[in-house]
Amino acid sequence: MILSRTSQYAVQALIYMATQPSASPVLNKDIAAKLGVPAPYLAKILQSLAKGNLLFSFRGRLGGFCLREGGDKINLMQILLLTEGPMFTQSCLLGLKECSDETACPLHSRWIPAKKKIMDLLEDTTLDKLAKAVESGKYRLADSPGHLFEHLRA
Amino acid sequence: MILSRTSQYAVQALIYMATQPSASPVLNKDIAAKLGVPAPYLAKILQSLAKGNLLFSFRGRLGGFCLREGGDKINLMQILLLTEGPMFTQSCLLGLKECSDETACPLHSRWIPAKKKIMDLLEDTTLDKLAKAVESGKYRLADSPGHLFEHLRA
DNA sequence: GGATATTCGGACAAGTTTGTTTTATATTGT
DNA sequence: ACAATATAAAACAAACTTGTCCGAATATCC
Repeated sequence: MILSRTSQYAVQALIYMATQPSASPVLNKDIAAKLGVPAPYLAKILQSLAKGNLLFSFRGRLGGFCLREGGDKINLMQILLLTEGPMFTQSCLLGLKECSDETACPLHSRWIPAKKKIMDLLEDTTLDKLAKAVESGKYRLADSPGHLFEHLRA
Repeated sequence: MILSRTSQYAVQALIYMATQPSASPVLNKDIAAKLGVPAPYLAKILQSLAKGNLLFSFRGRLGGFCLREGGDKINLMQILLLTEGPMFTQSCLLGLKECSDETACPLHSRWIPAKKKIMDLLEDTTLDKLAKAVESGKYRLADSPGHLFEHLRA
């Protein structure tokens, strides 16, 4: 698995938030329901994103979470550096602690180009681009589509 | 992290085996010492690779593990399918169970090319190529170089 | 056959990730 | 002030990964 569940939830949640009007805070409860993920666990993830300065959080009535910057300013790499940790970018495929151009594992020279492609993708992909894709209706954020349309129940 | 520790140990061990003469079985104990990994844990991994038909195993005196085929016939994908499980090739970055070309997550179209690059790399990289790289002396399999030269102690 | 060396297999233990529960704290509306 | 609603934080629990240990089976050598 490339990403931890924590990272997957974080990205899903932030994409969903980018599709919502930015004026009013989004409730953790609502995000969890839409994505079909455990609400208390998601809350912890959002709290850590708030500590990492990616989100604002407001307590009390009318509280909730807001993107700290516009969805065009936040890319996937920023999110994953928080959820996967700062070692995320400097990992060796074989797990060696020291694997640079000078002293490398035998996979190093083959792995570097593939890794660069992934890093470029993560840097280039902003929340706005992903939110637009979801809003187009062609793509979806969660597995059971039922959750995504519950807001039409009224 | 891209690969589990189990996968990393498995790849390291098989590369090491490919550098050894294929006539006599290689001891789990020796591999673990060379790589600096816990021997009983490595033994379980090697046993599962034997069940997956990648290795032969022999018990008793003069026992040990052998590559079932030549190092030029075994690529990294075959190993990882055993250690990471068959879902390894069909994973969605966001963790959706259903994420194909028809019904996809918003990252799908961007992720597919990067993933293909990784998959091609894993299919193309055989144990022989990696073993030659290690034998050239320019690359290394384990973190503390001390372990790699213990066989010169006599 | 007996001693020795090795994998096999399962049970066990520690650590990490994932998920739950509970309590505290802050904010708003009445 | 009080009730309602939300995040904050910490303790707890379950599941998975990683690592350890030990007895049994198997093969070789003497």
